[in-house]
Amino acid sequence: MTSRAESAAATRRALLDAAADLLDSGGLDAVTLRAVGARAGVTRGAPYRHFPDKESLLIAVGIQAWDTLGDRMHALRADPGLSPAEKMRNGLIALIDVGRFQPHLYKLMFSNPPGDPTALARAAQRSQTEFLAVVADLVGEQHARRYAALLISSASGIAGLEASGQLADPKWGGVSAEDLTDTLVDMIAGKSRHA
Amino acid sequence: MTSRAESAAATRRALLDAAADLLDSGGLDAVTLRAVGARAGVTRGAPYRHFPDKESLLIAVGIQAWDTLGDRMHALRADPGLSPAEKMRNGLIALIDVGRFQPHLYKLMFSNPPGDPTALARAAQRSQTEFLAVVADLVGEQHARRYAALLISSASGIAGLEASGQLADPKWGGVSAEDLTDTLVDMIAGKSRHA
DNA sequence: GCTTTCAGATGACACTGTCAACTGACTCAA
DNA sequence: TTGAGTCAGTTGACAGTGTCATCTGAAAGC
Repeated sequence: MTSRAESAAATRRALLDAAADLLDSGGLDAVTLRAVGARAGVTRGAPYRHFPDKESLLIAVGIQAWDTLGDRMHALRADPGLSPAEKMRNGLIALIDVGRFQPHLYKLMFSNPPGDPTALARAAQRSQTEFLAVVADLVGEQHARRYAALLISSASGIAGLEASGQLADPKWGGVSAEDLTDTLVDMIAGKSRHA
Repeated sequence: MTSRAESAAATRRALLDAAADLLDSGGLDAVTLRAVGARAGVTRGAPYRHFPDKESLLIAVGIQAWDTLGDRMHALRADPGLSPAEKMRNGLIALIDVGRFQPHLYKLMFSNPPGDPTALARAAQRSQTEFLAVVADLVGEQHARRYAALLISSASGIAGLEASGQLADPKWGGVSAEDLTDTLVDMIAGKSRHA
């Protein structure tokens, strides 16, 4: 019934899921090959049949996360019930929510692994291209690149500051990640009206 | 000549410097207590006389970096030859430059260690308060908190995206970290003229 | 001068990522 | 059907790691 290739693919998926679970619940330190193997129902050596080393496994987890976010961005862009500005805002909040609810995964997504530094950047492509299209709908092709890059940078920074606890400092007057996002979106959406 | 307390303080400083050097040159993986000790001229157990564990040593390195940046922000604010907008821009670039030239240290500064999550946030206080004052000079007390938080978030995000190599992607049209910073500063400085 | 204190050295331990060798079930041509 | 070949997974081993208990010796204080 289950061929060898199928069961191997299932193990690979189980390893990825186990690594993602451990990362979410216990941070990067909790992701040991032994723990990943145990949770996936195999032993410590098994991951080496699917990934050259631990780093590659982690990168694969990050790629999976970018793909998931890409799907959400695609669905968001296609949603007929939302205005361009709403799509833009929701896209940014979607990114911030990853940082909010899966902070360790979020860090992994923006990490720069020594082995293949471009693998994660490639995986982020689809997600960012979808968002770029949303921004272009609002501000036009000409300024879209610059504004989209700025928006994604800012959103990732907002998420980072929130994750490190620095945004909660009283000197910011209790401002939330949503407040900052809205401020930014308003500035850019307002700018587009002037053009 | 050198009392026991003095030599202990010198060792502590040597350990911090060694850890910072190793972090810069070889990343977090290169910072082992044995390597830090060797570079500081002591053995692997010595750090435990100055820091409860490895994580505390790393946090101390991060705190030192925030203090250095705080000094630079202070000097920047006091510089009479710069306009408020220039001070704001230079402050953001100073933060981005840390991410650019010391990416591993930069990540450490925004990390959220399991042990004492607030230690780094406290260390970031002075740096951010100085910057907040610069922003207040430009946009007024009322909106300063929100804009300062947004600017710092965005700058840290820009640095993060640049460090992960994602900003270099051709889809952004070759935009640089400085371009994004200037765009942001212009939007907020322009906004202040409307008020 | 004697005791106390404490920075640093050292031995040991559990745990990690990684590799070489091994096992056994699946695959597929003859 | 049978045989060799493939390959996912196991196991033993090893070097390197953070950490602790213990020891040492010199400075500090009475």
